[in-house]
Amino acid sequence: MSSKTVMKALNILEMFSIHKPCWGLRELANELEMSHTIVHRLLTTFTEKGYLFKNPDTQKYELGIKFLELSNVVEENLKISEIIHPIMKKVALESGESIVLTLLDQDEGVFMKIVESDRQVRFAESIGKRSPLYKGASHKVILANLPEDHQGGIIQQGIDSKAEEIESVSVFLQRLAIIKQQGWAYTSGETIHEVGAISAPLFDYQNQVLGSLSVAGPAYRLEESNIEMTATILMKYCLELSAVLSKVVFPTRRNYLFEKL
Amino acid sequence: MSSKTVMKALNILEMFSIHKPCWGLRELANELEMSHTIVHRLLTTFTEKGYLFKNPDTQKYELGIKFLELSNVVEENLKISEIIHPIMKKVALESGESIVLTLLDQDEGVFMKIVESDRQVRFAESIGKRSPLYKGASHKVILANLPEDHQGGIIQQGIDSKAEEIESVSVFLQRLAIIKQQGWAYTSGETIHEVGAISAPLFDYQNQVLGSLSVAGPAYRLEESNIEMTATILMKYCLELSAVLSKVVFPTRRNYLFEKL
DNA sequence: AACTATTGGTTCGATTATAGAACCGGAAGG
DNA sequence: CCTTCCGGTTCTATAATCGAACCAATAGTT
Repeated sequence: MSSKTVMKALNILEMFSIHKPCWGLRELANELEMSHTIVHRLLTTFTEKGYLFKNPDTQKYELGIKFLELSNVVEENLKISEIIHPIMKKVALESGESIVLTLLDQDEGVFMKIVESDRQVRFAESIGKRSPLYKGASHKVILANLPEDHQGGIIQQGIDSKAEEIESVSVFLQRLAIIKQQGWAYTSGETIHEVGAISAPLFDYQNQVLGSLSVAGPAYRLEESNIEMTATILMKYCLELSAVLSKVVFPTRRNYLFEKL
Repeated sequence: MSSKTVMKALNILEMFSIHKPCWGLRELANELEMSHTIVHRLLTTFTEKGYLFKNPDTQKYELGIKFLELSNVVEENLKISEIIHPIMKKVALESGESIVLTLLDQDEGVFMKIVESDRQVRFAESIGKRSPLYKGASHKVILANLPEDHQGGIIQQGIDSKAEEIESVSVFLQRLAIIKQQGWAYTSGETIHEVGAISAPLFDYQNQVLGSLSVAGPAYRLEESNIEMTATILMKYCLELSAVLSKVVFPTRRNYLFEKL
């Protein structure tokens, strides 16, 4: 059993996004179809604690500095700045493209960290973006390395929501098998228009997939260049990274949703 | 009036720090002197929503990926990655030392972002650290540029907690006046042992201090080098940064605590 | 200037979610 | 085998929450 009050409170927090970072009291209450009284109480609570910040000029609320504080603890837990980030930089230099760290969370993939290349394309907007595992190289390479009994449920979700990536279950499973066997995936434009990606999986100390690293760039540039060579470099670093991560005991951040079924 | 339930919930979150990132249920309940039943309910709520993650091996809880997602929204709001970070990198290159971004929040200073130099000293641990404004160059330079009626309250807090930095109010105020006038502050070892810092203030679109930028490094290296020259460079960039920030409307994240008194 | 429609914020009694003692089943230790 | 810890659950008196009705202030309209 979970706390209804806190649940409502957290729902409020989730309304603050890159695309809508500032909310007025009434505006937010209407959107959530909640009484403005309770939204007000929750907003003040968060503000008192530093999780929200009330802009004194506009009277509107936005996310507070507390999230920067706590995110730093998470980064430290995940050894992101210490271990993962340096390797991402290396790959970025060698490939000249942006490198994306995707992590498996619940039954979705989340874009967690991006090292930008000097070149045009910027992905910063995409950080935090969640999407199902059947879409895009970074996600598919995770799905491909998941235990087979987990794959079924996720693919079923894709069929239920009529994902165009899955024409037939058997063909899709075959593709996943190939991805798992060769150790990397390539797609173009599946998650972001005109952006291609080459991805390789990361494993934890129990050899469970915990995420992936991707070389991402404009589709035309990745097509012209040697995809297989880039994939080989990427895989080398992913293996190296997995080896280090397995030593610091870095558990896969997965909820065993499908085990319960 | 704020929500007691959510307040308790947020108190739980704050127990997760860099120094103690993993908590067991009972352990946490004892520490907070709360019934383990309610702690359990709150932990499950947070876990369901992705704010906490239960390590399936140890059964212990740690902060979840949600904080990385939301912190990215905050960074975008504050234009950190877009505007502030690039300038920090520039200063880091020119000075060869680490650059620290401190923000004013409530009536404290928070180390928000650190660009590490290639050299030995690492400050990553300090990110998110809060401390009162009378301690350390990065914080003092903020205090010095605060309205005088705000300064009084903060200095009083310092005296109440017997801060060794304040021997006498009048001398301390004089020092602050000098810092404000010359535009930068220098201290050594006040916040972190054997670490010195040169700091200059940042202002928002209404010319209120919103934080500071600091060049930080081992005390001996900052002493031997030319402090004034480093300060001049730093001030130049801080002015540049303030000018840009004032255009994007970046409000000072301050609660007007002392106005209410 | 008066009227209306917003806004953020507050009050207070009926309702409902919460708090916490007592409980379970498992694991670790003696 | 017993004890003690652990994470997790159940149940009801009780305390916190909910929300209609309420301010006061601001902005736009007539």
